[in-house]
Amino acid sequence: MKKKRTTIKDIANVLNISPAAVSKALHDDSRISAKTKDAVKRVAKELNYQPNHLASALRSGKSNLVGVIVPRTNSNFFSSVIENMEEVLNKEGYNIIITQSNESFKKECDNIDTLLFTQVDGIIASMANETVDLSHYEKIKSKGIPLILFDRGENDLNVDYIGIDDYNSSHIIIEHLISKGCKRIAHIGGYRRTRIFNNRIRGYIDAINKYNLPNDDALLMESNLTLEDGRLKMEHLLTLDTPPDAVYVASDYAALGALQVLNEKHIKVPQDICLVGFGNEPFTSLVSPTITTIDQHSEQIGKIAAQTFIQRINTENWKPTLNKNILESRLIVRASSSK
Amino acid sequence: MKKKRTTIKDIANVLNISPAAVSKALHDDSRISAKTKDAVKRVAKELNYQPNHLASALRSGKSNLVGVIVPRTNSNFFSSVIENMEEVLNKEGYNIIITQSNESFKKECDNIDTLLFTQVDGIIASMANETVDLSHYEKIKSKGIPLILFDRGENDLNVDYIGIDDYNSSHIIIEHLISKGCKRIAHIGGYRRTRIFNNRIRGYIDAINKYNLPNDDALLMESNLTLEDGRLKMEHLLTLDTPPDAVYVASDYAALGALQVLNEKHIKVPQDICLVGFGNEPFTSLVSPTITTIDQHSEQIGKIAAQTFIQRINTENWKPTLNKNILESRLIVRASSSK
DNA sequence: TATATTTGCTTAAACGTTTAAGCAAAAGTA
DNA sequence: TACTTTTGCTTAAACGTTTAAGCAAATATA
Repeated sequence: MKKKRTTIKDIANVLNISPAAVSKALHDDSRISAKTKDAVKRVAKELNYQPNHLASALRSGKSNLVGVIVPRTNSNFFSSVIENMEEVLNKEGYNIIITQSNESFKKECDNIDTLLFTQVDGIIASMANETVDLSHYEKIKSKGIPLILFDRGENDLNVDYIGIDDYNSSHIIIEHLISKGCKRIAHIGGYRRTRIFNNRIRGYIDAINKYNLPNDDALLMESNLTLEDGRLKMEHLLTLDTPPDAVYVASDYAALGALQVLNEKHIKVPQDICLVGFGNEPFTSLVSPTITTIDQHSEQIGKIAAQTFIQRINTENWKPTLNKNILESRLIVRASSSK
Repeated sequence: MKKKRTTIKDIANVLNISPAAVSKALHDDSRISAKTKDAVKRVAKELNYQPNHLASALRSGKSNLVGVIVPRTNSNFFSSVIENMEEVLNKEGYNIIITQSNESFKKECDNIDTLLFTQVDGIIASMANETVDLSHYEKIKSKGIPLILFDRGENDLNVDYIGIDDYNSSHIIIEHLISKGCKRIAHIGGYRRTRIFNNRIRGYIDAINKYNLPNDDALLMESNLTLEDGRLKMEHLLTLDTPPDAVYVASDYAALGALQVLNEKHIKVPQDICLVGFGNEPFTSLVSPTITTIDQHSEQIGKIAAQTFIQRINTENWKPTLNKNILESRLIVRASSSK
């Protein structure tokens, strides 16, 4: 009475051949005749045969699962990266398991344990803000499975990395603001311990110096880049004796917070203060005024990350090594900096 | 030279007992002495034993994986539902595989195939807009694994469902608008073929009639509820001979589109036209004016969906049956309807 | 004391594949 | 013709668990 699923053996019995032959036929092994292959495939279809993924994974040592770790899925950047990764990986026969760290170090460690436990064939990750200790990532490497980082990476891990040129993005932004006549440009940046944010800060400082703009300590602030903290940092900037005439914020969310404060205080954007965000989240084109921002090429990042994984998994005796894939970022000029 | 992972056999060899005893000790079988259990657990830790998930899944027929299908992850509602689902399921030893349908029927079918192929122990899903044919969902049921639907469900499938009371939500909204003095209330709704949107439409119509408001066909429109279509439908409403003095939109995204049009045409919200959205997406409190909307209890929906799955999986010989779990929705009044 | 029950393990098969090794028949080569 | 090679399969082991069945020793019961 119990529903038994069709196995390779059932097909073998019908055709009076061995299960091994069936397996090979289904995999188009060159040592199986075309006639047998056709017969096997016909019967497989007739019996509605569905391969048991677990069995083949166990035997072959491959799960065809790729683990993905992102800070959160509800940002458009990460969800777009994932979507594009998925497309490439599905085509190659891989499925993905998405996990979220919520920017928490502990959750990230748990996620890695979970993914390793699930026997994923590799992990593609973007690190949590909190993460400083890298030992859990080393654990992945020591398992011998590919580890690919994107956006939030870390040189010390010596693995593949895909991201945009954060340092140069700051230059592009500063140059844009200067072209609009801005003379006192503030930066609400992320935490320096996170490499990408440190790069944006370095780029900001170097560009400021390059063009002989005031390099005032009060104009550079570290933030967790949430909307709320964007508000607080903007409010603080407005209390300065000489407030900035432009603010470059390292995340669209914090930029939105800053914009809210400016709107509430009836400070005109861009006339009084120009505002630039980072990330090209959809809402940047929805709010008023629309926010100038940097596009991070989420589609490309997702695709390249997936392709890199495929390459690594298909290379015998691959030894991880630092391999940075840096994309040019693109400035999207909108109302908040168009005066 | 090749890195071999520790197996149950290695532990057995160290302690000179059988692998079976080790397996039972690790599972706290009552027929294993406390002494042996302690020894096994000690050695397991020493050798850094990591259970092979695939092997146990193959043998026991359980993968401890739950498949999740959502239209997209980058809406706050779905990502919050998932987060809460995950919390409950992880505690019970389950991991989740998240897939996105992008509102596409074909992608949804593919996702189901993928999940079944991966041998998930159950599927928790919210249906794509396009989905009308239910045969692929029937496929899940015929596998005998639990299927739980949330938000976007379908009575005809006769399975567990968790969602809010869409019909009543419309009543709450209409009553709120009437209390603000609105007399001509339009509804930009979803497609009637999707149950939840049909319920919102029915609720709208019944409430309108109940309070003797104008039941004008031109005031009720079906939409795919994207931001762009929200814009189009709003523009159309403004061309009417007597435009509405309030618009209830069945999705926050479309409501935002409508708001953009109103702002661009300098029509005052809420003074000239009141606006109400649906879903409590974060941006509704970020835009200007902030948008009145309905909170869908994403946390509860996620938790209950997960708990329902756990219940089903733990009940022997469970036969799926229609079981609706309807939560009260909550109106969040903001500026767009506060005159 | 004799018998029944419980405890604590072992043995061996099973889950559904893949794959190395092997072998007979067919085809190719000298 | 006698050999080598290729073709098309089969056999059997393996992947790392779980679990039903079984058995001896320890303990409980009468």
